[in-house]
Amino acid sequence: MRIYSWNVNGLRAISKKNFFDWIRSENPDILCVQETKIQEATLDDKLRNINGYHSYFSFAQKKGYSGVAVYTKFKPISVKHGIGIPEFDSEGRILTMEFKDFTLLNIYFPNGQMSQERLNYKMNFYNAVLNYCNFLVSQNRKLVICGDYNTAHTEMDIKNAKANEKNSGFLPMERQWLDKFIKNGYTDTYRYMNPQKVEYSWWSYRFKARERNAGWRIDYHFVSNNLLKRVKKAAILTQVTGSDHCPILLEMI
DNA sequence: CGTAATACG
Repeated sequence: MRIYSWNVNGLRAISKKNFFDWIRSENPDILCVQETKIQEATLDDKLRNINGYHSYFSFAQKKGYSGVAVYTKFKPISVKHGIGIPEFDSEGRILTMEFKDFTLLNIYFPNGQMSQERLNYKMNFYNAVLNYCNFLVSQNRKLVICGDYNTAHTEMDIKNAKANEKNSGFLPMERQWLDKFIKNGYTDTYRYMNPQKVEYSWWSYRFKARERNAGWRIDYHFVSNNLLKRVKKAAILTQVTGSDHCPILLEMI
């Protein structure tokens, strides 16, 4: 079972680049994408119906903004949009789907760089997701929580730690939320499987950041610890281009 | 710098 997560930075844009070829060669069992930047009205058949996959989309109300989707070979038992909180659900950031032996959450966490207001929104979103995950685990669900968390956890997870400690994405309070998430019984599968490895999943399009490898690891597959024994491999596909993020992989037995 | 709409990341 191979679950991929990829912030594609515009589904229409990447579909004109390497998206379909990449799916054919990588053959994901489940593919979670973030920042689809698409609405129901602009979603064409080619993106909705990919051979061999069921597809599910959550849209933001704002045009060309946010949005997540899941392509899955296995038909989910149930699909839920959002978490029942209107201020978070209006931005198309969360899809939850229940499979036979685990529950998948595909989440595009807010970016907090625009303003103090958006940083507050991001922190409130983080806390709402933690409560939601804890509720699901209390119902004996086993969770894979993947997506773009928009925060690098430790100094290992960012090229220029010192220069970014006052920037949203590497603020102490954002990093401390990831600590809190872990303390609540969730595991960053990449760090669990690769304790010493330094790789990133996102590079700014500006300042030739990717060629300089001035990156951040902000995309994660977390699992609730009741699922940890099934984790076989976690990786970052740093060679894949087409977006400012690269795909990440979780392999489970 | 890039996507997609003229804002946001």
